[in-house]
Amino acid sequence: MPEEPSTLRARRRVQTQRTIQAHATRLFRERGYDATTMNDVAEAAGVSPMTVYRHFPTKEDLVLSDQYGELIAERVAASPAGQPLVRRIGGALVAAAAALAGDDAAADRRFLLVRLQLMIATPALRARHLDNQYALQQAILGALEDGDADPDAAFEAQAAASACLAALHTAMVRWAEDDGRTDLPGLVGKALAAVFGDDVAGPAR
Amino acid sequence: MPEEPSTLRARRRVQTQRTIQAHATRLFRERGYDATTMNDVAEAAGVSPMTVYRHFPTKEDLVLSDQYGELIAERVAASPAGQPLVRRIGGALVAAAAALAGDDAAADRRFLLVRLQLMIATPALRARHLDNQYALQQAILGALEDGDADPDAAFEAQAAASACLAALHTAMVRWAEDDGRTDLPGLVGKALAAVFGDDVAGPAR
DNA sequence: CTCCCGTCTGTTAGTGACTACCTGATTGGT
DNA sequence: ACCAATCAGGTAGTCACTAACAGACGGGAG
Repeated sequence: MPEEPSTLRARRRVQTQRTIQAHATRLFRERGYDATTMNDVAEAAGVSPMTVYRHFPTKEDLVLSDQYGELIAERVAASPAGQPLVRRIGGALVAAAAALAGDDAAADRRFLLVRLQLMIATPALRARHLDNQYALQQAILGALEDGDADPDAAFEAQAAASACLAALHTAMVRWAEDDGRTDLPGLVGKALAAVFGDDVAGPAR
Repeated sequence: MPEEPSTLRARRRVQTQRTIQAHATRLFRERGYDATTMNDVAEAAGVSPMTVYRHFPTKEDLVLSDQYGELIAERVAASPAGQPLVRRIGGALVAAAAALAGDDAAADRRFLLVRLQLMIATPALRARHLDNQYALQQAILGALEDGDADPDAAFEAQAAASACLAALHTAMVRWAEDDGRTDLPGLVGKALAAVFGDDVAGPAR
């Protein structure tokens, strides 16, 4: 829940961003991503093409968003250091998914669903989305704060984190294919269980 | 080891492809990927820009290649159907890596190394490489030939395959960061073991 | 209230990846 | 030797994206 800054300028800024993104996703769904030009988006949003580029540096950024990466990294950092890595990371992923499950997050959930479906269907978006997941993986590893210089442990942490995010991705794809009807935290837990065994998500705390 | 077709035309075609790709990777390493234009590549290879586009539809294709995907899918399909999925897929990945370990594959190995390092360092290439891995994941799932319509089993297979490929990716990144000094099949096995436990790569057969 | 600074927006002119379409040249089989 | 298919090159265009400049507006200082 990002609190809206009270200054008029910042509010208008957020407003135009939302307007542009809303028109963009609508046009992408109606005509297809590749068939929609940045000029189309600008015209539909009632701004100049340059304004679109100022708020979204690339066309792909109109669909992608990393708003949950920070949240996940924080939860990983806050998890108890004694637990196995896959549980620390997996728990954070399930918790982040659960944050989307409430009724008050319905709008965010629907918007994420539309964007996910675009990402899956459009090769360029899919590729950049996967790269974002990779960046999230690095952020998670940074949040673990493993200052130890053991390269073997670092390698295993990389492998564990990448597998956790692969499970998350599998769950999100399935969720999008189901049009969001299935419970997302449950899907994430099931994917993690399918990879690591049923004991990972485990009983809470 | 693709046998070269004996017709003169096909041989020259392969030759120009190799020339273009070699000059491209060299320029990309020397000046950077983004700082090298397609015209630069064409000029260095002694052909017209149009010819470059005929052989490599996008700039990224000058670096990427899916030559091992088919091999991996075949090995998965040939693996015994009774074994657990992660062993079937993981075994195929280790075997594919082992095919690169021989002395006769040294040139292929070095070339793959250079391209991998470019992929890791260049965001656009990294994204498309990850998308290729995702395509490979779908190919592997197709090779499993699980005709059963159980959606739960399909979901678990997706999760398992994605985690296997995440481990492969982790191993390849590490291998590239080590400048290819480490044994690639060993790294793949270690990454799989870190994700699934030490019993997966397990004793041969 | 006014002035000034920083931010937001728009315009223009570019670069570079990529496509569509057409024109010759070369090769492989008849 | 001929014909058809394939391959190289040229031209002109679209589109994503950038750089540089100029005007408009909100927000704080006096």
